[in-house]
Amino acid sequence: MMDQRQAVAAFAALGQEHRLRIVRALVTAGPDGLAAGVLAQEVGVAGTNLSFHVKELSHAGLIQSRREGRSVIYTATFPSLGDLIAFLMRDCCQGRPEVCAPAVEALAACLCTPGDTAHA
Amino acid sequence: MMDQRQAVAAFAALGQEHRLRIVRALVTAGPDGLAAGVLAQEVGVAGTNLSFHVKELSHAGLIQSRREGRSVIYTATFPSLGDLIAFLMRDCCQGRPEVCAPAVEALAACLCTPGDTAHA
DNA sequence: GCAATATCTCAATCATTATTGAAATGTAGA
DNA sequence: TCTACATTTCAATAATGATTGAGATATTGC
Repeated sequence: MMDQRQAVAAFAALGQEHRLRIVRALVTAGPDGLAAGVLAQEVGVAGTNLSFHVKELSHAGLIQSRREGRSVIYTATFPSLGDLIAFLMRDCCQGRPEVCAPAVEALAACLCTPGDTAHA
Repeated sequence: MMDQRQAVAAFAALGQEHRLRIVRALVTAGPDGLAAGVLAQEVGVAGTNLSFHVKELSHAGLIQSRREGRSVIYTATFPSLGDLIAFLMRDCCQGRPEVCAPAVEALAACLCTPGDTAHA
C-alpha cells in the first residue's frame, strides 16, 4: 500500500517531459525494457542527463534496472504504477460508484484482450 | 484524449504534497466538493497559498470550481483523472495483457459495489 | 451604502530542480 | 593488459516553483 510520501515522489517524477517520456517508452516496451543508450535516443536527451532522470524515476520506484553485458536495461515497475493509480483514486466512491467508474473504464480500455485476463 | 503536454502538467500538479492532498480531499469529497476555506483548513495551508495551488490544479484540468453564495466550491474533475490514468498506461499491453492487468485491478478495487456499475 | 466574510492577485524572497561538460567507473573483446 | 564502448558521478550554472504578506475584488446581510 502506497503512502502519500511515495505518491508525491512518483507524481513529481512523472511531472517532467523527459521523465514522462521515459516511463511511457518503458511501459510501451513492456517487461523486456530498453537499454540506457536506446532510451536516451528515443527520449531525446544526452546520456548524462538521462542518467539523472532515470535515477529520479528509480528512486520513486517507477522503474527498475538490470545489467546485461555492458548495457544497463531499464524496465517499468508495473505493480508500482498500479499502486500509484490506486492511491490517487482511493476512497473515490463514498457510496457513489458512478463517480470513479469512468477512470476504471479508461484504464480497462488498454487491455487488448477483454475477457478473463482482466481479472487474472 | 489527453496529450503529453496536458499529462506532464497534470502529473507535475500532483507532484506536490499540498496539491496532492487537495486533489485527494476533493476525490474523497465526491461531486459535492469543498469550499476553499474548508479545503485550506483540511490541507493545512494559508488561504493565499491555497489559491496558488488550486489555480495550478485548475489549469491542469484536475479540479473545477463554482461559486455558491460567497463561497467558491472546488470539485475533482473525475473524467480528467480517468484520462490521465489512461494516458500513463496507454499501449502497455503489446500482446501481454498480464502486464497492465494489476493496474486495472488496483483501480477496480476502489469500486465499492462490484457489479454493473463498473461498466456503466 | 456600509461592514463583515471569503477569496484572489501581485510582487518579493527563498528553495528546489534541470541541464551541461568533463572526468571517472565498469564491461567486453583483441 | 590495452582499447573501445556504455553509463554514471561530480560540480557549476541556469531555470523554475513554493511561500509569504499586503492589498484588491466580490458577495452577503444590515
